[in-house]
Amino acid sequence: MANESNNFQELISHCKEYGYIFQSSELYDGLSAVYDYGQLGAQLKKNLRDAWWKSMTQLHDNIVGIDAAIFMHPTVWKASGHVDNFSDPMIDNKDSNKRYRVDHLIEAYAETLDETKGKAILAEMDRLLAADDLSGLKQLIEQHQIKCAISKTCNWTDVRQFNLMFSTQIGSVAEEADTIYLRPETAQGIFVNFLNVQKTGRMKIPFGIAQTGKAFRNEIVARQFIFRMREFEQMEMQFFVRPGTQMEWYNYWKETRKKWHESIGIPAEKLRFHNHIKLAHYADAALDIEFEFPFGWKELEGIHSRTDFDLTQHATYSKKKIQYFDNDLNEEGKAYGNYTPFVVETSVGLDRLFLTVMSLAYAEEKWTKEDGTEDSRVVLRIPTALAPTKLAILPLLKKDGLPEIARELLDECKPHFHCFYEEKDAIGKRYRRMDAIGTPFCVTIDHQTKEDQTVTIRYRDSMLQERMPMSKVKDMILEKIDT
RNA sequence: GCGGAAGUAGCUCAUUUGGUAGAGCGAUAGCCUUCCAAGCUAUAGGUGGCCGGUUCGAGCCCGGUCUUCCGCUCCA
Repeated sequence: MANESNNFQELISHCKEYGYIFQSSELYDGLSAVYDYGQLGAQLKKNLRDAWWKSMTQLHDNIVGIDAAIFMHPTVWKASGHVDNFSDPMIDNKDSNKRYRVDHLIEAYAETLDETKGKAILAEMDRLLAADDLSGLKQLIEQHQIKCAISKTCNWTDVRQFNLMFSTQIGSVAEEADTIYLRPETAQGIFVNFLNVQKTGRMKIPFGIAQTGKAFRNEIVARQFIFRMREFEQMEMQFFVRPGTQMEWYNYWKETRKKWHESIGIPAEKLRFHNHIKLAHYADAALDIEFEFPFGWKELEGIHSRTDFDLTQHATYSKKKIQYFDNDLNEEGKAYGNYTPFVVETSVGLDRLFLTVMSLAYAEEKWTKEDGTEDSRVVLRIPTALAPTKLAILPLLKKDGLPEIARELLDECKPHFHCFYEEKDAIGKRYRRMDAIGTPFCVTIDHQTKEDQTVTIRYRDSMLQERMPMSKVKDMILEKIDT
């Protein structure tokens, strides 16, 4: 375990050293739990996003993609339950270090009292909560000597308000401005556009709406590199189904999504399902697809059966009808008619997927060369289809016309995939640099190229090399990317 | 948030009663090189995370703060 932690440390260092991930605002000592993607990280992230987008929208003819705004009407978050469930006064017991939601703590205490006294204290709590009187809540707890269940002491911190949604103002005059939130999940942008997409796209149930984009959560503790960040990117698909069929689709997407992760190169044994026992307020079934990260099994993607909770809530709050008329015939030969669709959600963290790919790819290798000396390298075995740079073009020498030939190959290939050109330093050094950033193919141009138009291609994973006609390089790589 | 550890050049580190910072690798420019990093020359990079205190003098001692990692906690 200690060893694995060390590897994780090295992966983090490697990400920074080779331009994959930088800490946000590092120049100013950084901003906690916020990260920037560098020149290679941005490309890898885009490749992952593109792969997901293609698998969802292009390969499913009943799924379409949208791109909703990050800002949404404040009532959206009341309807979704985020305003109520995402901002709670909390209190910590200093002896047990256990944190409680203040209302849960007081309610539990009230239950131990007789009815009159219990109601009185709950009424007082409600009054204080409504008034946002945090110090009053603490007084109430101390006054009644409410104790921590673990430490049995009354040694409490101050009551603090934890709001997991970031807020800001819309409108340029601060006093008149409305508070709006940065979305804590992308899903609501899909729900509020359900009718727009269904009608304009003439979508028939079952169908899905996919979206990628940033979401924001003011996490109390956000750690483990890019695993839990305050600003992160989700790739979500909400699948709308006929009520009663949700478990069938839940199981379908559970399997489909796990297979997709395997298809991009994640070994099956590194993935597992984890069923939720305690369900969120909106769900009737939920599970995580977990990946074995260097720091343990953790959620990579969530599959949730969200029932009709969200659409019903938005119908209530907006006072608009959000229903679907289903012309398909049921067993009795009648149309299913009007109903509020049920929703099965697949939601994967793009940053977590990025970390998954990087942690699988990172390897430190040592071997003994033919002459008996030790050699080593650090290599990112990123699957070819995902690698930020596909091909490095390396003239063996920077003279004798070799760079000119190399440039010809570069010009031929660069419209099709990302290439890197380098003529400095010994060839072995250049190979090592390409290994470190995960470039799957290197091509060198030497004097023989001038005679027979062949080049040496060197493979990242095997370190083997072979000669091939320069004219076939582009198509060979295109073929490898496609598979 | 609590507890622990850490922060010196891009990276890895050194500077051992406090006396105004060095090395290797890397980078850049050039030379040399016909296939797996470490041949030669030159150059550039640090207000020692930041702020303050003690001191004649602080990278080193003290306080605060920021950031990161680990363990708890949290993660609808």
